[in-house]
Amino acid sequence: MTNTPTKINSIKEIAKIANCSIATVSNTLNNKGRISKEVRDNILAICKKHGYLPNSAGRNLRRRRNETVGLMFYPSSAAIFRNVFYAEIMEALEIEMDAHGYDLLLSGHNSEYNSNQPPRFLLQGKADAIIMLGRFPREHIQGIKDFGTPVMQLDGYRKKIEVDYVTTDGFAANEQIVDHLVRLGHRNIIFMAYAHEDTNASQREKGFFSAIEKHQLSKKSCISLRDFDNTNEAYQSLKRLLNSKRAPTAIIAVNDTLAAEIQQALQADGFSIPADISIFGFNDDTDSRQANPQISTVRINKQLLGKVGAAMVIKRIEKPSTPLQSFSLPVDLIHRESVAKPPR
Amino acid sequence: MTNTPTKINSIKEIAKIANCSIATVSNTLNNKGRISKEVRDNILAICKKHGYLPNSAGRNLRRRRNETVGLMFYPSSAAIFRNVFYAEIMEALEIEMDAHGYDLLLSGHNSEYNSNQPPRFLLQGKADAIIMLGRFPREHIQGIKDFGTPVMQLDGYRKKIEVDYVTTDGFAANEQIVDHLVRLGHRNIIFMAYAHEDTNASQREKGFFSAIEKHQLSKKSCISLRDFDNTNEAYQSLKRLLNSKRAPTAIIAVNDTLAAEIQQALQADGFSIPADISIFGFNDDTDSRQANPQISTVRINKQLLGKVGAAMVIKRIEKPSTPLQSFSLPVDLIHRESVAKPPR
DNA sequence: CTGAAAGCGCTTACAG
DNA sequence: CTGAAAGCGCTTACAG
Repeated sequence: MTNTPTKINSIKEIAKIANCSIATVSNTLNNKGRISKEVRDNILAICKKHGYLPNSAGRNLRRRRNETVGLMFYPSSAAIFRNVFYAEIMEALEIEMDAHGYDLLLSGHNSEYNSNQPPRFLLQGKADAIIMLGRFPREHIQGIKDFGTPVMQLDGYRKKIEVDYVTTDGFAANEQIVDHLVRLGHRNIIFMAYAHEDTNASQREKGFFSAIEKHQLSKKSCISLRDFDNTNEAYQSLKRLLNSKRAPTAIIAVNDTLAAEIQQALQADGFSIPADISIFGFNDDTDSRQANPQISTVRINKQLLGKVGAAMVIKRIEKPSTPLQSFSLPVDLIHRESVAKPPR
Repeated sequence: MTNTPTKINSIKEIAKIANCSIATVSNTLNNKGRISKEVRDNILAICKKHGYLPNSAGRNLRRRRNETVGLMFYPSSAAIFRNVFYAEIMEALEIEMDAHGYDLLLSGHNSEYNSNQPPRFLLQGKADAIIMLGRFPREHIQGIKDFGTPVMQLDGYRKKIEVDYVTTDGFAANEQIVDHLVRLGHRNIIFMAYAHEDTNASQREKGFFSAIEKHQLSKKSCISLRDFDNTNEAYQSLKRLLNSKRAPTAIIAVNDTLAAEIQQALQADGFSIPADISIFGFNDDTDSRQANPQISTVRINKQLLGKVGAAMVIKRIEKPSTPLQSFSLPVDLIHRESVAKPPR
């Protein structure tokens, strides 16, 4: 390896070596003021040689900014990472933030017990903003927002809370799924989602109905089934429908887990997928890939989600007057074996 | 909710309200010097009322400490969190660090490409120490250590690199497993682990041999099978052994994943578990619980791992002269249906 | 028991 | 183009 030069940890030492003032070093490093090329190149070379980067505590104190953003999970990091989906978003976010010189602080804040209390590090002024990853109870979001720190919701959204957010376009996704199913000949299509409040699900429901209307399908046959809280109830509800005259030939599930469970239950009951019924999932999780047959689903661009989220929160920090920001990422349909023409 | 009092963000404002000097406020908050109870109570009440906590940039600059520790993953956070095991350790760690006023900074450092370069935030002096979670190539550990920042390995260990670490006691675990199997009557017991370098596996192997010796079992029958890099090779190797005179009646696998895969392969070949062969796993992962029959395994106390890790790294930060620290956590055997007496 | 002052490492008007 | 000086919010000897 190369001989590591002495470690330098203050601008003063650099100034001494470069034989100039600390102001000139600072200006050079921050691309400010007019510095002669000669002096500038010399300073840069010295900093590089010694691996010098301005001390963050000094710089932050003066600039009243931390280049650090808090990352919160709900209800806990372990719970959210059971879904690798979120770990991947976190990683994309982290890479993007790092590229802009920002770091991510984990929130050890246990949201379960202190719902609307900001985490300690916020009170200490350690973070310039908070990113809330996934779905949170609204009072938690409101609590942080009320504290005065910029808040961004990543892959989550709640009406009437004015914070920046980026989600995926579930509305368009469901429209496209219906379009696809109609093209295959389906006329009795249903959407299935858990009953509990969930803005993502609501958006997708709206997209579903919008497409149903566009294709002038019967609103009696094409319904949104949301009278259940768990898979068991979901299947009971579905079964009632299957025994009626308006039996669906295609199901759009709110996520891959539900899709996979419904598929299994149907198969156990003697239905053949996709010959009897087509099934669509959402998320491109392992659930849809491991199912047999593999389930068609919707892929979310996690890298892009992280990138856009990072850009949004940095913008908010560096230009606080920016009007409320929000973005809905386009998604991709993944076609697999769980979808076919309806039975004749 | 209560009327939130005006937000205060400097010790000066507190001093003004309390009608004393900032030195007195600081001393009170830090439990230093002699302050009259009266003044002290007043200051504390004011701070509490306004939710005041000393600004971390100011305090850190002065104390030359950050109350922040970097957390690194290898090869990436997404990769490591596929094993929920690590998310749980991270959470336990986070809670414990927070309880001591420390925060965790995610390392966006992509270890894959800059093996021995410290992450940017270290150069900026943002972190007081680095925790490396899981297994890392030794040059990565050495690279960070050489930079001069305290390093701790959590659930990992490499010989000849002098850093603090906490691991689980795989040696004792394997001793106990062998004890248990011998008690059931097994005499032909083998240990199976992947060939690649892995200190955890080596420790467990040593525990295995130690117990074999203690029980005076044949070293020809009780061997460590490590001539494979994947499950397929593992099973080929095992099969050769099963066809020999020294066929094992019990297998101790290096982890639950391998145990589950071996069990499936054996069953596919007509073996009955545990009637023909007993199997032990390690980690208490979902793999062992979802297997049929459920596989006996070893549970690691993740909360304790996080707690001990936090204590160690904080000690190192606050008292750098502390001699090298290391600790091996005791583990618990989880008995399930994959283990029984050997066939007669 | 309390406070005035120095200084941690920076950035930023400002003067020259 | 360059530098001297102020000040960000703290803590810590030190004086009284």
